[in-house]
Amino acid sequence: MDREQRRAQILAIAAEVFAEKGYHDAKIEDIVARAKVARGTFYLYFEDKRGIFEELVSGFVRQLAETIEPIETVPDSDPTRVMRELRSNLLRLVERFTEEPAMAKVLFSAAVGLDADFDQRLLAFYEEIAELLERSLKQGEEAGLVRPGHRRIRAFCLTGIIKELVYQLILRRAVSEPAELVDAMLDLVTDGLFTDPVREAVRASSAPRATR
Amino acid sequence: MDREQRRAQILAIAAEVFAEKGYHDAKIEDIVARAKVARGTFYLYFEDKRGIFEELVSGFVRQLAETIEPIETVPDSDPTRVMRELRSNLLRLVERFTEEPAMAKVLFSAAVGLDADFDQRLLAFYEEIAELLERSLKQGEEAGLVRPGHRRIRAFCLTGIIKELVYQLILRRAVSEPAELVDAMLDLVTDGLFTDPVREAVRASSAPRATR
Amino acid sequence: MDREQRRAQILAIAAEVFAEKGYHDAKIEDIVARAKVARGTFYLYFEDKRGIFEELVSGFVRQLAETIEPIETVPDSDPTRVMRELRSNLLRLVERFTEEPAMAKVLFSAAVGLDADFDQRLLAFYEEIAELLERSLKQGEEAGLVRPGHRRIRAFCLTGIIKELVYQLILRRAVSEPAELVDAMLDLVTDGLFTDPVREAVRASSAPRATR
Amino acid sequence: MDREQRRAQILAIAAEVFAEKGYHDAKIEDIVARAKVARGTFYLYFEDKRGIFEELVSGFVRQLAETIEPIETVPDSDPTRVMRELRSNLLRLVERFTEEPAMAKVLFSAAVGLDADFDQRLLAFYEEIAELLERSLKQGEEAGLVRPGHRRIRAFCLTGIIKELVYQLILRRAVSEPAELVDAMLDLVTDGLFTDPVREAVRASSAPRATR
DNA sequence: GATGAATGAGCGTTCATTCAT
DNA sequence: TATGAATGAACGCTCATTCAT
Repeated sequence: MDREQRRAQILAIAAEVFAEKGYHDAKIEDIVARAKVARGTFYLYFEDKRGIFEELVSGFVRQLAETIEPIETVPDSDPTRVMRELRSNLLRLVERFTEEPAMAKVLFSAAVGLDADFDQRLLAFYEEIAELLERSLKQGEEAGLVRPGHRRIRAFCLTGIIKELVYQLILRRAVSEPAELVDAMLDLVTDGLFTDPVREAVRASSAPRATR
Repeated sequence: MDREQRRAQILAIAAEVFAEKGYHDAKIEDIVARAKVARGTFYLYFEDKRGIFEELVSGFVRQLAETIEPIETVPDSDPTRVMRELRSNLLRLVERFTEEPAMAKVLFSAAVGLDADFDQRLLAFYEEIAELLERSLKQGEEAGLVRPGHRRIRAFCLTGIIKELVYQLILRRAVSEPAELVDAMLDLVTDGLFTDPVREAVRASSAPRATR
Repeated sequence: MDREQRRAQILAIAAEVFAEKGYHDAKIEDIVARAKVARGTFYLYFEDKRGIFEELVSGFVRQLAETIEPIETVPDSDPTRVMRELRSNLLRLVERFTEEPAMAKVLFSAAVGLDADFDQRLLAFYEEIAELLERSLKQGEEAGLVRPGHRRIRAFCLTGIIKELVYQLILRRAVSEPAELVDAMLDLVTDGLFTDPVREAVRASSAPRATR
Repeated sequence: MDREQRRAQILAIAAEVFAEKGYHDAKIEDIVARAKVARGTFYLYFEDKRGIFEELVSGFVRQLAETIEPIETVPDSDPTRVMRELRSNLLRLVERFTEEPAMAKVLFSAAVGLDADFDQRLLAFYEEIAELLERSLKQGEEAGLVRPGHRRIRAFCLTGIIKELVYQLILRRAVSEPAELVDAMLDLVTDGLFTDPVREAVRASSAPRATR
């Protein structure tokens, strides 16, 4: 087993251990024992415990980012194509998580609240996603696909939906299939929750409040 | 300062410290130093570090639960009233978080990934919320207010939206006012993201895919 | 309840607690809780934990010492009277222990191995007993009642017998009645363990080894 | 120094420290300082403080048990041989203690009154010894070597004699040689303490008391 | 490179004792 | 005199990291 393989093996095992036990309950001892290497060997490949954890998280974050394909939304885009591409982006993203359940658990559990420093980095990561979504919403508005609205808040709403669905998909076994998840979610953000009469009523009652 | 006040003081300071540093980086020393009491005094009021943390989290969770008022949705409910009550529930909830930013941070950060045991409890808490939402969606459907759809997934989507908005509202200073947050979110779940042409197109294209 | 009564009450309770838990596992808290006084009150009556323990032990040791009545063994003493007095001394001693089982437990358990200093004091106490026994054996020899022999070692043997019998009488519930204990013990030290043929044989075989 | 040596070294030093200071006053720091290893090293070899102490005691108890060789006492045994074997058993036992004075001190001092649990174990150990002695006395009686009598009490008397002699032999430097100890003790249990006239008198006076 | 024994800083917790009321 | 809240020194134990072999 050459150097890169050994490194990758330890990395993969560390992901499992962090996923199972969380950052603090995962001991270097647990990792090396499962990898069947000596304690010292670990430090030949990784700077320290924090180092391997950051590498794990940032590597997974990079993978997630690569999963997303930009969607072109020029003014006269075909709405059907845009929706199709959006759907497949979401599907690939959700599937990325289901393919790496350990890393999903690490990202949503072990990496949260680790310390002030790490929290900042996670926040920055979600900020990037939110900004990508914001830009997409802007393009969508400009292309006449998206109803105008508070883009930043919407961006966070969408982030929240995805995070929670994946969180539930991973942490419990069940919920449902990625495709079902994505379709239900798209249904929600496409048509909203309510029936037309409700919508009418809401619109009528909020009209006097003027345009916000 | 009587017994209850002293207890409350230490509890409040512990919330701050846990919020700032996370569970593991928060040392008992930090708490007692900031409370200007001796190490031993801490243990007069709380079982141990884990104990005060659990009390903090479960107390806050209880407060949150009390914030939510049940909404009656009999078949001929007035949609306007329902929406108004929904909005004020959400508003009170979000305000509860903004009034206790430290606890919000603790709940969303420090309490996550603490250990397998605590994760289970958090999951159970979110499960309860999801079940409440599911029941509400069911009543809404039966009252003709809510479009039929996958209620469980929708419940998680809504949970995710609220969590993420509060998370962003707290962890960064910015985003915006609770009311603006709630309104933007309600706008999203009411009318959806897209313009009517897109909706039409989606409906048309997905129709042949048969009934899903 | 006047000062002396209160003091005596705490002392008695402390004896129980020390007996049940041993010196280190007995907490001041245990004592004051059972005595229904405040922590601070304890220190109004006793210097410190060590202080009350020492008082307890030395008080009991004094009681034990007072139990023993000197036996007059002038050259022509009536052996029957001497044996009767010896027996009643032993009986009173053993009964003293059974009347104060808590203090017996303290003396034989809690007070042992407490620290180098306390061990010295216990040793000194047993030394005193041994010296008393030694003097008695000397008088007994001079009065022609006791076979000549290594008096110091014999003194320790006798001490050991008494200690062990009481230890067993107290720490287990059973064994038997004080009188039975004392009689069996007196039987042993009077006639020895073995039958006459054995004694003859031993004497015969050890004779060539010269006078010991 | 290989693993077993290091372990043995720490064990031996711990015995010394426990012997000198007692269980509670012996700090892990004392042990590691004297062994010239780091605090952590201690925990590589032993579970915890209680663990090393129990290992020490149970190891020594096992050694003691192995010291004793069974004595065959068939009906026509040669009394001289039996006494010789008894004497050498006792001598080996006493020498075992003198060879390991630290462990003797631990067994008789530090291990006593440690807590309710440990006390039970010590009691069980002495119970075993008493049972061995009881069985021996029974065989001795059946072989016509031992005068009939209360075997259980006698067993405890003998245990007490041995304990006290060793206790005194170890805790003070003095007393005397193992051989002298054993011989004086055997002399006592063989012929008893008293001269023949006393024995006669006792027998005469207690006769009317009838058979007990 | 690989090993695993050794290190030691660090932390949660206990509890005898004090002292303001 | 009595109280009991407050104190803080002390200690057992953990575990990430180092380093001699």
